[in-house]
Amino acid sequence: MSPKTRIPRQQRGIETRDSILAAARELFSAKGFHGTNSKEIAGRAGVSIGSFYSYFKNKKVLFMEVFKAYKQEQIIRILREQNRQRIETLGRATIVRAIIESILAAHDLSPGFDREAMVMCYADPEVKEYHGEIERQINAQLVETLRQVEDRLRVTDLEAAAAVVSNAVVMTVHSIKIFDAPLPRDRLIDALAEMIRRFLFKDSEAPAG
Amino acid sequence: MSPKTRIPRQQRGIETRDSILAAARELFSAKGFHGTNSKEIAGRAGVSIGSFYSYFKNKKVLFMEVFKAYKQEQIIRILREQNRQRIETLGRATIVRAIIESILAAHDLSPGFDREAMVMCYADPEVKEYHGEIERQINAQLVETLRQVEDRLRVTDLEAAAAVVSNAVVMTVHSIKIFDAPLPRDRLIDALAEMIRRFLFKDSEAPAG
Amino acid sequence: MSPKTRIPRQQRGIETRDSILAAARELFSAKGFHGTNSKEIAGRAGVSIGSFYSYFKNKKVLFMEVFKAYKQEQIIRILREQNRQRIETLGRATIVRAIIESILAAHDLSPGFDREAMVMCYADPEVKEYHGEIERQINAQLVETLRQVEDRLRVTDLEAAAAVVSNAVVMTVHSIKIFDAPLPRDRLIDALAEMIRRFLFKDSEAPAG
Amino acid sequence: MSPKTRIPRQQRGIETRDSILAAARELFSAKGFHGTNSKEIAGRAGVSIGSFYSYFKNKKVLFMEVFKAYKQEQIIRILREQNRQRIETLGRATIVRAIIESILAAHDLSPGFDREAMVMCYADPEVKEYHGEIERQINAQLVETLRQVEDRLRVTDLEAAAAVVSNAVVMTVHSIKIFDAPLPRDRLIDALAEMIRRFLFKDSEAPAG
DNA sequence: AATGAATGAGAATTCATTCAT
DNA sequence: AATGAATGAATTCTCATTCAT
Repeated sequence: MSPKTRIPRQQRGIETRDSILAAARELFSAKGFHGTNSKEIAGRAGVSIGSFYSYFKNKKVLFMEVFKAYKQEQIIRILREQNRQRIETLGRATIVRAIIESILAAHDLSPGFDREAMVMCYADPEVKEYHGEIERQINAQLVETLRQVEDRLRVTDLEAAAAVVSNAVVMTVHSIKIFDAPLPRDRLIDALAEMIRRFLFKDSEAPAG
Repeated sequence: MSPKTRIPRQQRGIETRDSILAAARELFSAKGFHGTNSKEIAGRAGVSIGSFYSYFKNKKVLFMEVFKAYKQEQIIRILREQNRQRIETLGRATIVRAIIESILAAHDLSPGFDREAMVMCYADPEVKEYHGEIERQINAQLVETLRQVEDRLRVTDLEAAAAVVSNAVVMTVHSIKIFDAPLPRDRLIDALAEMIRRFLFKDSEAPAG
Repeated sequence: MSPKTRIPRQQRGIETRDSILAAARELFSAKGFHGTNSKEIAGRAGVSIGSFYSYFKNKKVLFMEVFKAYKQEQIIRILREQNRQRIETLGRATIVRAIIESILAAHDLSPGFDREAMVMCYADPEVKEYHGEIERQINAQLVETLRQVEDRLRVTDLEAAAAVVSNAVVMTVHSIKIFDAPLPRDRLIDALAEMIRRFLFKDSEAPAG
Repeated sequence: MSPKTRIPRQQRGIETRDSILAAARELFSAKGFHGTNSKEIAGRAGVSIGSFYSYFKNKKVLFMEVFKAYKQEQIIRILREQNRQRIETLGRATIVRAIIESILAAHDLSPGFDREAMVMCYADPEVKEYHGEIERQINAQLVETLRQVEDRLRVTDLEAAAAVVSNAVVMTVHSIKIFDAPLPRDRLIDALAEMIRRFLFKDSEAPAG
């Protein structure tokens, strides 16, 4: 049972496939999924449409691949940022900053694609589904992070806390990066950080840095 | 120079126009902007495409109208909810609940269209622009609300606070209504409320209801 | 529930639809179903492809319409020929000739389309199905015709007789009209007529004309 | 000037070529000429498309080869069946049965391909041409057979008789095997046999088996 | 004013065939 | 000789929009 789409066995094939993925990501970022057609993607990848369709069943499947790769890169960034330092040695504010920064960093990966990723999350059930899985992983990681400093926390429902914190961060990041928030970025991030800190941590802690 | 699209002055014309708007809203909600075509809208509105195009320059313009009307309904709901009671007479928790409820109510208006509204916010600059204006109004209103209890607040940058609070609420509402959050709604709302309360208010207040 | 394809309400629409049907029949006759594309059909009908697809869901559906109309014309011709005279007043040979001629006439309607009709009968289940229904009607009519002279017949299983007679005629007609039989038409028709006469009728009859 | 397509001289090459022919026959049978693509054929034959095209100039040429081989097998079967016994020793009914059986047997070879063979006979001039040649051979053989019992025959134009008899048989076989005739096979075959017997043979003969 | 017929650019996709490795 | 990557013309079909009646 041979697959309908080609699985490259030769170096050349792998390169072609990758160039399509790269071209697609650029174009989806710039012009959106609906604003980009397959001919254009093939053209920018320096490839014929024939090749396009021998590597990807259709534009949607290609999008899913780009999307998944993007989400994987995002999650890697987030995990890397959150695991950079021994969390339990850090002060509250630093921990909160680290959480925010990790998400900020993930959204700096490719702001254009990030925007289109959201479009598709809201528009397409399959994309939404995958997005949900990633969210769950990110939240699980955040729960893990919080558990390491559990004795300093005031919140008890760590899962719910992780979820609302991450919602707050993500939406604020989008408001800054995508929606041109009318307030300066720093005021928003400061407010965000303060909100999260007060929510999560007990007050007793010495005003750490 | 007469305008290209008709401005109905008679009762009949206004009804036709409204039926198109209603049909469009239903279809955009169910199938999205790209998934709905003008013939379908006209058909559901019980109108010929000829008429359709004499009332609306094109599909995008129609969407904008539907979108604007929707956002106006949303903002009315939010303001109404937040002004229902004399805010300064309420306890902290009640105020926070009122804020959350007002936004929840706004998103209950039409969950389907709400979803598509987000799609278009992320996808289309013009929609994004209008969305931004509404956000600003909502945040201004929230600032106003907060100012009424300013002496009980711990936050000082009310504008930034309003922005992050509203981000947190909106994203959490979406995670519940649109993204099928894996946690039960109540745990999320409780966590959200607690986060907002601790962020905004001084601790000293008696544990009010 | 509006149908997907347009049902013409205006005179113009009916003319357009008919011109597409006519163009399709010509082109299918000349170049076959697979050898003709929708653009070509639209072009010959003097119509845009847009119109083409608003009247016919796709090429296959159009073919079916042309095919059905053609088969109806055929069956009308066959019935008309067989009912032209009071059958019981005719001699054996005349009856047989009338049967053969009726089928010959039906295949003279449009030899090109007749050929393509056979292609599709063998190739496509839906076409085969409809073909089968028509065959059944033709055979039923032949049975009816035979029953009018039943006392002069030697065959008893009229249905089977009608079927094999009509098979013999049809294939011989095809061998003449489509397959360029190496023998002159008259020798084939004479042999065919003799075969049918001897099969169906008792010998006792005076050598009628 | 070497031929464009390879003529295999080694065992390996011959096997490859045969496997392509076999795969093509199966696929053409199941999905038709137009419904089968070259990649699929190559795939089923366990061969690269590169190889495919080094053995066969194109898909049509491959079809012709499969078709010719099929027709050869058919003709062999027919001849073998008709020559199985010394014809002049048989009774009329047996002879007729033998003729019918020989053609039935030929169409049992591969009903699926038989169908597609007819499609292409009607659709393609080159196929039609070859089909005609085979028909002529079959009819010549039938004439030969009949000549062996010429004194018992009533027909004089043996060539025309052979042609119409074979037409009757073939179409009836198709109506049974391909077109799902509404009558049971046996009634059709009985009627067919009777028709042919009465046509060909003098009545005087003793009711032989 | 209303209707719905007509348009045609443009999008997705397929597949026979070639050719570099 | 064999492979399978690459090609791109060709085809089907959609849909926003215009315009004659």
